[in-house]
Amino acid sequence: MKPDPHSEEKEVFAAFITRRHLKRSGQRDVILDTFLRSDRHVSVEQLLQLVRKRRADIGRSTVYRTLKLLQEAGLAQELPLPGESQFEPDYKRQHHDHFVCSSCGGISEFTSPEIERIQDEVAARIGFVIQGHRHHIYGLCQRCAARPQQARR
Amino acid sequence: MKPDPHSEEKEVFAAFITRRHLKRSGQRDVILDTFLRSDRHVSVEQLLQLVRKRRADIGRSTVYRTLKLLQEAGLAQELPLPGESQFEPDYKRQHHDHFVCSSCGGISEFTSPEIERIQDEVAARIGFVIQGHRHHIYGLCQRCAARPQQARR
DNA sequence: GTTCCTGCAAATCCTTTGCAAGTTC
DNA sequence: GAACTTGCAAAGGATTTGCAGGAAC
Repeated sequence: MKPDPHSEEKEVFAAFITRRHLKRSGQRDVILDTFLRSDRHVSVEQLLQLVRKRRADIGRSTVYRTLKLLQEAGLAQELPLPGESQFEPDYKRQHHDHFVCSSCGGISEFTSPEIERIQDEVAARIGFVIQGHRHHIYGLCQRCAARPQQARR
Repeated sequence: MKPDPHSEEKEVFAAFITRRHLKRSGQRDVILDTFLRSDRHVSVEQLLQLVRKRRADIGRSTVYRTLKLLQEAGLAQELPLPGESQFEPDYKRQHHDHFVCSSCGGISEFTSPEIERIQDEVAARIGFVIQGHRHHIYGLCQRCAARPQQARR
């Protein structure tokens, strides 16, 4: 049997739980595992559906509450989008930016050490202490751009 | 008396109104003018308060509706933030990015032609058609970083 | 046994919408 | 006068919270 590719994140979460004098629970385990296995970007609703495939009795509030803990533990990052927020795993991930297709809603990522370098320089110049960043480029992905006349959402 | 520094935006809006067979109104004039004079970034609530100083009878819905029109006219851009969105004037503004202080909530901007260039390159490579972008860097502004022990919101 | 968690329902916050009355063209 | 706007109140959708029962320590 394969080693768990997310054991490191799980240890981080366990340590966080201990540090904060919180308690483990079956629900939190399932939510964290599902979140880590999910395809990079999920809304609360999507995550809830995925989680319920494994444990149908998990409530929506628990997903919200767990996601909040994961953010505090440094394991998840919120991407505020008009309408509903999305969340993505955030542990030891390298700097990356997002292309958001305004037609199909798809998100793809790209990385740029250069952009990161520039950010750091500018921040240093104005004495700003960077904690995180969100870079969203809106437009049409290749596929949607190819069929321009079709209705877009 | 000084010339209106925002006459160009106002003409753009007038043309938009005509093109769409909409109608002018005192409320829209006040909201647009207030928005353009505002300090770069306002939430709906802030804008509503500013607007009401000039005409106390303007309703919240009208601000929402007008802001939507301004976006369609290319005069305003929405910045989705956790909680409530902010809006900023967007007419002929050069590419810019935002530093958002997570302590005091202040936003400052910076521009980087280099970042813009990189974005364009990557987009071209994957066939993505850029329509807009939002770049937010979260952290502590110089002032807030200087008093680290104080409670942060 | 105490403290923390959970699901549910109710509450809240931000935003949109239906509608009758008022404006603009 | 027809078509568009407005403010209000109600409706919506996402997220949070109060609470009684259940689980973890």
